[in-house]
Amino acid sequence: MEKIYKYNCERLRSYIQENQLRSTHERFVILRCICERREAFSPKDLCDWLTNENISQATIYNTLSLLVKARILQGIRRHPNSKQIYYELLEGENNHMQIICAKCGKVLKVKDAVIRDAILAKKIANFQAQRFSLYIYGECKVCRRPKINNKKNSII
Amino acid sequence: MEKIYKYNCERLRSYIQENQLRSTHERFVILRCICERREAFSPKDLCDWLTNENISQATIYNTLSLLVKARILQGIRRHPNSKQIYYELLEGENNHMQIICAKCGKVLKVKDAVIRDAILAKKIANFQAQRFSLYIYGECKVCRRPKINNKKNSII
DNA sequence: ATGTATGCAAACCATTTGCAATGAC
DNA sequence: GTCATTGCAAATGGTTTGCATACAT
Repeated sequence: MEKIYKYNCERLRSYIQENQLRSTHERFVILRCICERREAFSPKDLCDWLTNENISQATIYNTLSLLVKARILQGIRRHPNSKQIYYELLEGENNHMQIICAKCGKVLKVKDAVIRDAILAKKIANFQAQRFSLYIYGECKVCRRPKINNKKNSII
Repeated sequence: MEKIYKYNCERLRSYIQENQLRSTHERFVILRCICERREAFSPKDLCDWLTNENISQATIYNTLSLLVKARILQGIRRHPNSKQIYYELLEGENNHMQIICAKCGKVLKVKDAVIRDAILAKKIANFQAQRFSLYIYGECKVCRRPKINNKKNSII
């Protein structure tokens, strides 16, 4: 979606200006690519997507952490034990809620106001909750049916 | 606590028996060490604790994943972006709820029946929730007070 | 006796770093 | 012109692997 790029482009521009950084070609090419795909991705995915653009992986990693600092991206893991980190666009609020099939690893982002409010309302030991990441594990529709020959069992 | 070791020792023994594995000295030394410390630890921490025992790190890593499979330990990360994984004893239910100070990185395990029930009650797209990990970020008591000279700002 | 588990060191692989060259300001 | 940013390649560091040896069964 063109809209998403424009929106985040503007945010990146502001962030760069506010922090006296530089508007490089690479940064905007990377941001555009992420917004066009609009799906969670690993740094390696991004490298693959950008092979034609001749952007070094050092720059890709640098830009990713820049985009996280600018609150445009958020780093997630599909499974806490996985060594692979993924990034996704932050849209709207910064809370992060996803359900993960413990069998096939499929990930689904979800929203739930009841859960969100229950969490953010919590005040423990003078701790002020600001945002959260919630990973719910279970079994998805497909994996619950034993009919189909579903051999995949890698959680990660 | 001696009790905790005994309890988990028994669980490990059962797991080993059920899966036709072997009761090695190393596995029980490692488990005992973990139960005695009874705190979240990285594999590196464990290696340090066990230096006198002459257990190779390959064995330590193997045993850790064995203990996770046996549902005695659980892997967690203090921050999704951190590359360092930590393990902690699973006590009681398998849900995992912790609050993390975004400033100093302090971690506090918490329990909250309201939140737990809200999450486990959720049924989305035929997905059956089984367990969850919840990371709540915010600011702890100490960090909220700007009086003390608190320079620590590494999130991870 | 069998084959799982261990110890050692090397391999792996995602990520980071050092440094010279580039280019945004 | 200055200095942040890039590209390249090497380094890092947590984790895994291959293989010979040890040992639980």
